[in-house]
Amino acid sequence: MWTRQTHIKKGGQVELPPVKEQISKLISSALESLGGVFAEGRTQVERTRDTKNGHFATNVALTLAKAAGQPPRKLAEQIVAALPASELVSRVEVAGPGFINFFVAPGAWQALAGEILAAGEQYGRGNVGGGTKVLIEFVSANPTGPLHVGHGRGAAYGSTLASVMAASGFEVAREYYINDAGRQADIFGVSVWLRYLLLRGIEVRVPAKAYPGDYISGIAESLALEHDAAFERDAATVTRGLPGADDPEAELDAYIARARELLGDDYRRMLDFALTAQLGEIRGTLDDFGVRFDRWYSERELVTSNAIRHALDELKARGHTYERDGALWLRTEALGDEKDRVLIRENGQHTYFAADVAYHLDKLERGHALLIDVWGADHHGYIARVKASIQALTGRGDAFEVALVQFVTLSAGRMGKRSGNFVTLRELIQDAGPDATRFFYLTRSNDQHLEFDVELAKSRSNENPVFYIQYAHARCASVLRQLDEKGFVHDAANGAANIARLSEEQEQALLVTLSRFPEVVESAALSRAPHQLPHYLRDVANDFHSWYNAHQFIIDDAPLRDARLNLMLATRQVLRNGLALVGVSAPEAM
RNA sequence: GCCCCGGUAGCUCAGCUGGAUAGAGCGUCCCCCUCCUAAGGGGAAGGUCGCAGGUUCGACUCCUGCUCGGGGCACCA
Repeated sequence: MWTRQTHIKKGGQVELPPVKEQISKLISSALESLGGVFAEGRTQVERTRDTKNGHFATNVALTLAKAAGQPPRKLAEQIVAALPASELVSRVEVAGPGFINFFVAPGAWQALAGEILAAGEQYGRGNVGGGTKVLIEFVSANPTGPLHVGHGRGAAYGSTLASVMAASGFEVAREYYINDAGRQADIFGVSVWLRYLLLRGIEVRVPAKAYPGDYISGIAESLALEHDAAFERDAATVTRGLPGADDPEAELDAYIARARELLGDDYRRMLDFALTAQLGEIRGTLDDFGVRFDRWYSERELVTSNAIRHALDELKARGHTYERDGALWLRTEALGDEKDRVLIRENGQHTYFAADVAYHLDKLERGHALLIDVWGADHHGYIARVKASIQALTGRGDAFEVALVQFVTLSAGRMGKRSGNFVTLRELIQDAGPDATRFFYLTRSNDQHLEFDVELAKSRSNENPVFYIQYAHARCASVLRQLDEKGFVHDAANGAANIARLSEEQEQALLVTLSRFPEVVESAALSRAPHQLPHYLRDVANDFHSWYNAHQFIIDDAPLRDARLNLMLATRQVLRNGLALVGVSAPEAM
């Protein structure tokens, strides 16, 4: 019977230190016992690429060679000789230029099946985060239009990073910052208002720079439906004395001023109606995409709660601001930015940046130790000034981190906002389904440009990689159904007792792959690289399918049958846990 | 001009923060359903890792220069 060092956790459940960690300990103790230069060696254990080089390898001998003045292979021999005896390892060899390869005994892998089943949904979770409070802000698209495919990528990335970090022991909060107080919101409101007037038969001219797109008309329609003539003003009053189209920006601003003037208190009601409608659409899309937020933080809250004033006071008190040309500036250049930035404009209005500074200060004051913002790559120039502002306010610029997500192109061509004609995230989800969409987004590294193959995502065929993984899960369910139909009952205890029967090479390979799961989750969290998960899950599915094709589960040999079913259930558990992290469903049948 | 990301198989991309013959999917070619879903499995072909230097026992990985593609350099957000 296979045994190894265990310790009991508070909850009473048995926790087995991962194989990798145990190997690391063996090496450390060998280095310690040898002493001298060996004691300086940094124990580094890696998974091998190819199992013919064992399961794990260390390069300590190579790194020590210089200091020791001896050939690495010779050092490796000495380390191997000093390794404490362990039934964990079946064989150790010195290979290549001086690697030490470890072959793990089959029993150690077999025991994993039971560990995974015992851990259930907990398998893969870890605690590198140590309870660190992290605030992940993502999407934060302006509520002035529908989400497009670029936002979808940020949504998939941010939500999965949040899941993976939460699974790694971070205390994660997810937020969406609603930019509802600036000029863009006014432009949006006026765009809706003018459409509304047109719908009511009032002949006004829509400025060239107003938001185009059918969705504006849609919101205008519901505005008309719910408020009838409440926001009507006659055409002559609306357009009297407004500048022409030769300066589109000035024209737009004039319309905004006119709308405020004519509508009075109703302006805010009209604007709120439009913003609420659009935000509702955004929430609905994200909900369908499986993306949830702990808080939707409105820019307006920063004004009403005096958070902006608070942040500005802090900055002034610390001597980081000055006035010039009638505006209030922040000295960001001294803190690594290209130039100083305006907080309060000449016209007395705060900039988007000022609000953002206040928001980030608020995040820290709420106790978050790490702030991760997920931004589109086009915002990269904005990083330095936000970091500088946080540094100026709190001296904790390092607490701020930005994950840039590169651009998305569709197989049909690039999508941009405000072009009046773009593919929305909603359309994409409807066409390809949330599972395929999420999977496509997540499989690429965030700092890689993504070419989204819509046709492939839509195809319900074996060409679509997301089905490959889901199919592996469905197969497990199918086997259990067949088992039942044939009158067999799975005896997990019997399977555990006969777990040593899992001696086929496909079973070995699958077990080794399953053992990597906690490492992958941790790595994805620490390197902010959730794309590692879909790639890993593909490996799991691949190993499972190979095994499935080579051997039968439903057989008369009960001990072997039960043992195999244990491994199959362990595989299903890893697939489930992994798919849950990436937000893709694990179907029972396909 | 300056800053950020990328250039790896025909196509789309991985490559675990410097390791041992560079991987996967799709596509191409061969083989496997009297057997738990063939949305599967096995095998083959396919590479000067953009180019040129450098760092060292070792470089796809780090540094420098160049080149090509994308993005950014507002009192807009």
